[in-house]
Amino acid sequence: MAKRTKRKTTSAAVRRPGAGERGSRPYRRAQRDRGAETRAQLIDAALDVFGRLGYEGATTRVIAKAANANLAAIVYHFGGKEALYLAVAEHVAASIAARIGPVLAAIDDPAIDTPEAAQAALARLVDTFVDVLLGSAEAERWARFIVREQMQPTAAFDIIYRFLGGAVATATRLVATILARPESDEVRLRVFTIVGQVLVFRVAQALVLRAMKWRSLGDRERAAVKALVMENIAAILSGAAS
Amino acid sequence: MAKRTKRKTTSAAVRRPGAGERGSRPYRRAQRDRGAETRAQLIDAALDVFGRLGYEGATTRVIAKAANANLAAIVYHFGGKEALYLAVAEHVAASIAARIGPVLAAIDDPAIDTPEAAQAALARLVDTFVDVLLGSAEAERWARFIVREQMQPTAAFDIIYRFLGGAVATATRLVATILARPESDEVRLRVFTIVGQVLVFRVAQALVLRAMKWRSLGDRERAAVKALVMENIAAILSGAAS
DNA sequence: GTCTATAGTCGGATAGAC
DNA sequence: GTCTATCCGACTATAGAC
Repeated sequence: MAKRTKRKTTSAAVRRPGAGERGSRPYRRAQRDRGAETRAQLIDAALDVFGRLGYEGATTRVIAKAANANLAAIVYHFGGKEALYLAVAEHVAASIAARIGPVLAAIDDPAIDTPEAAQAALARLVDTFVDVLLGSAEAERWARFIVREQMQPTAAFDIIYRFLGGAVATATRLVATILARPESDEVRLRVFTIVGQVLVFRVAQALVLRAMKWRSLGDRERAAVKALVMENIAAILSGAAS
Repeated sequence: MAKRTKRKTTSAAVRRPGAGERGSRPYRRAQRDRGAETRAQLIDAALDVFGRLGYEGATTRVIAKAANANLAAIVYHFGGKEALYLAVAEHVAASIAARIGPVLAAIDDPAIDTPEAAQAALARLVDTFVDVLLGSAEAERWARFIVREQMQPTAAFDIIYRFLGGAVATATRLVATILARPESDEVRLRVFTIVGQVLVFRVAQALVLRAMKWRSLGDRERAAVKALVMENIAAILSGAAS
């Protein structure tokens, strides 16, 4: 992954000292939290810059500047550019899990075993999915980062897959319950076609906005997308059930 | 767009001399076509490298090496890195148009005015779309380049939109005919949800392959995707018609 | 038309002061 | 924990031989 550097580095070794190593010297609160703040700002800035320019296109100088941090802070807190990239992947996975995780957990309830209950649960999941993927300002940056990883996977994809894979598995169980048939490749494929109907509005956004003459994907546009996708899903699943 | 260079350059000025300027000196055939060959190889290599690394991440050295050409040839043939990028966009648009254009042209036939005829035409279009997007080895590189432009549009997006916009317009006419209703935002949105069902297998390919335990998107997998998407479309459009 | 050599700039990483 | 100064490799673009 590292291309321009031939020198041996400590690479992924995160050298941030644990809290216990700080010694017994008293710190004022603002002072004590500065490290954590810098770390968070670096991850935030890195998500943006890596997402826009890719791993190689991004420069640690730009990231540091955007984070209002010093260039050397990246090495200090993460160990280097590559380790920062992986930390961003962890952050993205955790952020999305925080938003969708609760809904997924509620859906994994074994009490959801009838097609009707499953259908309602799927509606909630799609609703959340649309809001998270198309609604939040952060989602744009998450999506850029993830799509890059999908088309050109690196070690960071494993980190992201830990969450995405679980989400797909849960959705597959749900669709299988709705169709009253065992999980299968066909059911899994159907899940992907549902995901695709939402994803297209993120991934082909420039095309969509121009063709629809929309200025942005605001509340109204998102509601239209949501209604249509829900309608499509109902048609697909009732068609497939028969 | 150019970030690292402060100096004024001739930029997009394509300095390639026209055929007439070649003078009266006789050239052997192999000699005379070398320029065109180099140009084609540069575009081909640039499509790959730009797609993988993005505009800024890509380096003219890597492109020149991959094209088996000299570094200076990029400046000679295209005028610089940015002009090469735009030339790649032209090439991508032309390549896709060459594959899908004939089908689109056949569909623009005013004789297709009944829902039945339109349905058959849509089936042909989807079939072609799946084959081009998921089937060809080149499509992977086209998709990488286009998706990058979608999420971070540059001047190259205008070039690509000239084709994509037309394709969307044709598909919208077709779906409107199937539904026996005028073209509208709703119809256009429906077109995008159809596109998304195919696109997801390109854009989230890493996730799909891992979740399906597929090694690659070969003939068999593509046939499964095609069958499912066709089925979904039939369900969606018959559901929407009622 | 293609090549080598080179100028000028910017990249990631580090050392050491504070 | 943060900062400045610095190393040195790699980048784009150019000039000029062939």
